[in-house]
Amino acid sequence: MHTKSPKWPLNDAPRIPLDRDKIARTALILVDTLGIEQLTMRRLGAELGVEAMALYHYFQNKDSLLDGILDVLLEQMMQSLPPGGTPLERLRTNFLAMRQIAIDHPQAFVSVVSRRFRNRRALVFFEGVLRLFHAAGLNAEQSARYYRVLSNFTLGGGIMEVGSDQVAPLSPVVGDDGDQYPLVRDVMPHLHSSQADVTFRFGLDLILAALKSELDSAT
Amino acid sequence: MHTKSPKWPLNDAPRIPLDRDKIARTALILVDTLGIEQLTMRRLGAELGVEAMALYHYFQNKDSLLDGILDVLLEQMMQSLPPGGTPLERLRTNFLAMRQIAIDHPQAFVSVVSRRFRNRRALVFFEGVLRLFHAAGLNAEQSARYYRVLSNFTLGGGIMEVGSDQVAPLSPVVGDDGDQYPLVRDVMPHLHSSQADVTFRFGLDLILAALKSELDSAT
DNA sequence: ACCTGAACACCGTTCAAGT
DNA sequence: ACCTGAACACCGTTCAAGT
Repeated sequence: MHTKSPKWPLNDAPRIPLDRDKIARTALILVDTLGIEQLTMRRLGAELGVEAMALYHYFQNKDSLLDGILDVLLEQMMQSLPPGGTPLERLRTNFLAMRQIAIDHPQAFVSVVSRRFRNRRALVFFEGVLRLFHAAGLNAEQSARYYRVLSNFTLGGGIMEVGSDQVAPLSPVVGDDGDQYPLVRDVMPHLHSSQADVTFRFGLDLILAALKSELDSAT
Repeated sequence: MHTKSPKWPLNDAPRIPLDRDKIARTALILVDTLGIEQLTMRRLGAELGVEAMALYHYFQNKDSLLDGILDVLLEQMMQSLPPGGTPLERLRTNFLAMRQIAIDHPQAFVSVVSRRFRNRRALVFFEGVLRLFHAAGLNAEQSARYYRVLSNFTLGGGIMEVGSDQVAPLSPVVGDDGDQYPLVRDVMPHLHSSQADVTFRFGLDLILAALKSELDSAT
């Protein structure tokens, strides 16, 4: 059966009409595969089989397209959340899911996650997390405090150590410096990305333990 | 006394010959005042009273200019470190200084700090911090772990909450949503930037306390 | 050695125009 | 409503040329 198709985009996806979600998802793929600096309106348009200018019917400008990518990441994260568990367990799961997004989309994570959360989905996510703090027994002030500590740690970790293979300042300048930095040399093996996830869980549980002990001491 | 000066740059600084440091410092000012997207080679050149192409004698490309900005920030941070104190106190001071850079240069911090530390100054800083861990009694594995947790938290906090006035997802979408997000509403007052620094210190001390108790339990 | 001018291959975005 | 073509005002970067 030979389909009589007029114009096909460059990729092999069938030509379905554009929409914000489709555009944002394609943009995410582009960022993940080629890096943020390769995401241009023209290239994204080409990928979708359309001129760059067509995208401006769906997004006001490139900046709001980036917000769209953030939205896709948030959706993906919330869909990955399993149900069940105590509030503290679910909190842990929430931030592990955030971490997983960083692992799955290192390029996009770095370039998109430092934007302000300004859309409805972010609000829903935020309210959901706060419900867990509330269910765990924290008041508003405590919730704000631990939300910040946890998200700063999680997002910071995602930005700093995922993708880019390490803080690792050794190799590029080691040539002339030799053994001037013995402690750096000794610590380097423990900073391999293979250990990053263990460290993340360590830090996460450290913070959650503090939260728990703050709750217990208040009883 | 009327100085006979041939060509002056746009700003009022006297015309001294260029060098990497001068260029990077001017770039930092540009980023701080106008934002990273306004830092262009052409504009930076103009600010220095020179054509954009002249900058390529000092920096290979724009990317290495950004590394130069990071270098300036690192230098500033290290100069601000007071001497004295126990290893743990000095560790605290170190990360507070990092935090202070985020506060002093919010724009630059966000756009520059997620780069890999690849120069000598970063190595010196890193070795210095590791010396503190070592002096406190941590082994290489522990040092790596706590270095990561502390720097992820510090850098994450700097990126997420400094400058941009908050995670604050409420106002932009509150119009149609009204009271659908009661917990967000209650928590918002506690997320004002005025509280950010208190929260940072809270998290920092939380992590340092865990470090201390790990040390004590090993005795 | 240090800087310039012209040029190349791009950008994001606008606008009027097409269907 | 959805998309295109041409145009505007920019980019980073190269290269040969000036001093």
